[in-house]
Amino acid sequence: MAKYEEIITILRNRIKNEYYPAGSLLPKQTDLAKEFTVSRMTIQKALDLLAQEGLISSKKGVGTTVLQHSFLKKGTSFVSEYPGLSAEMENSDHKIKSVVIDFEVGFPNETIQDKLLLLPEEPIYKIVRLRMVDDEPFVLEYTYMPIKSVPNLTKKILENSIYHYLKNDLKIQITGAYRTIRADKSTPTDRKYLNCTEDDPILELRQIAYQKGGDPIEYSCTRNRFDIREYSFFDTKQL
Amino acid sequence: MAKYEEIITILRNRIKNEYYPAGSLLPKQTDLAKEFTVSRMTIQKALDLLAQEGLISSKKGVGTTVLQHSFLKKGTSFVSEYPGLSAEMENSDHKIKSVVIDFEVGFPNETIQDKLLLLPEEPIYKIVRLRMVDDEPFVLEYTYMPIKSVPNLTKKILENSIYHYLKNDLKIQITGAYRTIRADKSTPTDRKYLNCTEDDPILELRQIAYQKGGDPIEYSCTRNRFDIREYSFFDTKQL
DNA sequence: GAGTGGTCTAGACCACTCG
DNA sequence: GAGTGGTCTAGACCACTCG
Repeated sequence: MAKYEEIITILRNRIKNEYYPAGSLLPKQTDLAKEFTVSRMTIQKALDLLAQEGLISSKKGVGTTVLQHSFLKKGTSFVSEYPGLSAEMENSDHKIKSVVIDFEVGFPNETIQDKLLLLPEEPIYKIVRLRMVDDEPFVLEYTYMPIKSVPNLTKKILENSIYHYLKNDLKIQITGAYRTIRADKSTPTDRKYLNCTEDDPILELRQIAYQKGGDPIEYSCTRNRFDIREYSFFDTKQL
Repeated sequence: MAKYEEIITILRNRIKNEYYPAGSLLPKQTDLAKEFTVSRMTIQKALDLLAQEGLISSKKGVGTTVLQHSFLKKGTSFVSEYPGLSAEMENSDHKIKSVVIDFEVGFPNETIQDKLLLLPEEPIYKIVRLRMVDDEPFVLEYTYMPIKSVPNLTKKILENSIYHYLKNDLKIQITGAYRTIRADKSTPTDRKYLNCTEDDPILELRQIAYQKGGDPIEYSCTRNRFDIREYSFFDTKQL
């Protein structure tokens, strides 16, 4: 583990434990550098990343402030969501189950070729799963993955977590994803599996996930019941 | 402008112009450092930020690859959305108009106090606007801002862009925002202004925007017609 | 003017990947 | 073993903020 990563962990805990209370200034960079016996550059790398998480904000000539977020104070579920449902629920008491509705192999159509940068002859998995939380239908998930990147996929794996298989068995790291969120009317298929009515909207997330090195590894479409799912994130942009 | 910022601009252009084609390796860091006559650390800062944009990906022992994104190749509207509607549409031919439906001053209720970290006696603006694009209703926007942070707001400003006023006149920089996206059924108010039917869903974005230093400056709720709006972003997370 | 963070340098060592 | 990126250092100079 890199020094800056250890420092991040320590500072994050100090903020969460209010050892550095919200609204207060952190010690100045040179003092932090002394405390952790590292150079100032290393402190800055740690602070930069904490700022990206939305925990702190630095201002030239002033110092580094601990941000006071109502969403941190409250028990708001800060769903950063994307490692997949299993990771999200990992530390909770909820019971997750995946029902495999469809699991096929085939050639990609034009859309999939385009999203996953495949040739028409490069076969893919087509997976449809219904993810259940505490035996209640939660989301309907359509997943497309190139066979060349994800060998030996089994129904067993699909019933648990694809992400665990990618990470732990195939040693594939996912570095980012391009995501699109929209609202939609429900289709008959949605209503059948998600147990919703005709005038219930659907919250849809489409994503292309990329592995380290840049190859797309997954294109998926997640259809959520509108009343039990929302997406939250902290966005740092200079405007 | 910092050196690393200039380098980012140059490299980004080279990638977009396919001087560095998708899938190819960038020159190694030491070569880039020579070319721009900077230290390797400065090159790394530039590359880090380009990786955050989703343009490149570095791998130890290998090099830095230009990612091939289908969403970059296509004319997909990469709506990074948050500077507000005006900024988003700035370089397009569309005609933006804001109709001020309501513009009031009052004390914050508990929700707003909580989101904007205000006392019950600290007055706020309550603004409801209908944003039109090419004379078609587009989104219905509810905005709450503390008066102490945003003095002298006028109807005139609301008819144009709040963000421009914050940035150019008040010199307030927005450094980040906490966002939540969900789907909802339409309300009578939605239907009245957005011209949608009862079974049309609504795509809702709620956000708390923070200014430099960490004070919340805006809480807003944006109700979008489901058929003309979606939110897209590139998310870099190590999983 | 004193104090802060932002940027930058010129090196160093290491871990990883590949043939 | 050769080549790559990741981390880290110990300094330096500057811009900004505040009283």
